[in-house]
Amino acid sequence: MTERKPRSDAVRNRASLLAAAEELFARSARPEDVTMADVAAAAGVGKGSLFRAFGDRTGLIRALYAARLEPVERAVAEGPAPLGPSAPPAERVPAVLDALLCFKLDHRHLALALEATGSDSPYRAEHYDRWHGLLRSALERIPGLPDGDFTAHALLAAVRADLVEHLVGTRGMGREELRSRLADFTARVLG
Amino acid sequence: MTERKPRSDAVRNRASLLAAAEELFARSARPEDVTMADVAAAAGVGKGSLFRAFGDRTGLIRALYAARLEPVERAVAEGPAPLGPSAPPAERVPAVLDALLCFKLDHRHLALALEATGSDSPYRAEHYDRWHGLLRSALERIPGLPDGDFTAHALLAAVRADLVEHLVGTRGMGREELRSRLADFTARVLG
DNA sequence: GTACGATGCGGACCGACGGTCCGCTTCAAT
DNA sequence: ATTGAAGCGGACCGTCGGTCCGCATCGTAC
Repeated sequence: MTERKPRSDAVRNRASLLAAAEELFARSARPEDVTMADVAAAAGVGKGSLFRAFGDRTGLIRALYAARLEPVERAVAEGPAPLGPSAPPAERVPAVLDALLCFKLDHRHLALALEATGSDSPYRAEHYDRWHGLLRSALERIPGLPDGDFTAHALLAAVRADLVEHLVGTRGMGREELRSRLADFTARVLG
Repeated sequence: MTERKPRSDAVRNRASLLAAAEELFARSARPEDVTMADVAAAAGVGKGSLFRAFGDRTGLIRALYAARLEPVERAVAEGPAPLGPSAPPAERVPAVLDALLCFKLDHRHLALALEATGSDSPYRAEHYDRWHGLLRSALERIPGLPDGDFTAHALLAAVRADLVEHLVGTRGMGREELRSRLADFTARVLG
């Protein structure tokens, strides 16, 4: 079909760009003052190649984010309990939320960069629908819990990147403390 | 002290600018494609006056938002139950959340514009701390509810403007339906 | 009504940024 | 070695938020 072997310098540049971008986002406090020109320069590559490789700013950040998120997604899709599909819903829901929270804690800058892209709300990202669908169906398998749809949205809202950043960054809440607060909250929602 | 009577044309322009801005934000689907020049032009005023009156884009949007939010804040601060301070906490919390949800429903564009200002997360807005403090102290007055702090954050996250926009705009959820879902969720959190 | 100083007006202007364009280089298939 | 295309890079463009400053307008004192 439309299969074309990519050129060697192209793949090398793509890798350099991803590495440079991650580095820069991790350093800078606010993601929006990492410019595309910065990324290209840090990777030792022209701006043209950057845009050719990723389309636009959103494409770059999405690629980075997806790469880092992939392990979590695999663990949820085919890993062992309590994250994997074999876990009973009442255990899986808190486990998934905790995993998501930990991911945001470990990759605050990326998650913030993704949400700060402007122009597309987090709810347009294809990831979001996956997480929401997963949580919804799990919640609906728990007896006595009506309204899995909105509950899933509300629970996901509790682990949004900017909230996490606010709690951990601006105020001094520690990682484990936040995890346990979220666990308490989730437990209360599950009844 | 440093009290200066403002000039009449200045107050007139300020009013025109606020009206024009509200109009434009209400019309446009995405707030970020209402430019400052657009606002100035629609108000029949120079860009210089716009920036002189509000400082910068964020200042304009904040002024608009604050003006529209003020009735809700007054109702909460000094109104009758269930919104006002005389209401018992277990009734006041859901009432406040419902009022906030209704506000976001009525002023989606403004709330979205405020959150989309980039550069400052919603958690830096001075409003947020007020709402959070109010909810927290109310929650802590309800016996058997530990952790009012995080709970308040999580509940507020459930009424964030972009989530509301996603539910009502992108998907077709109706106003009353959303209100009742939120009420259910809040009730479950309160136990 | 006139004169005058301060307040505010307005739009040309600026710097930065995301994104494009196109002549040139480099790759890899033959 | 040849060759055509895939990819490179950085000059360039349009737009936008924000500034600047000469000039008009307002309120006040007389």
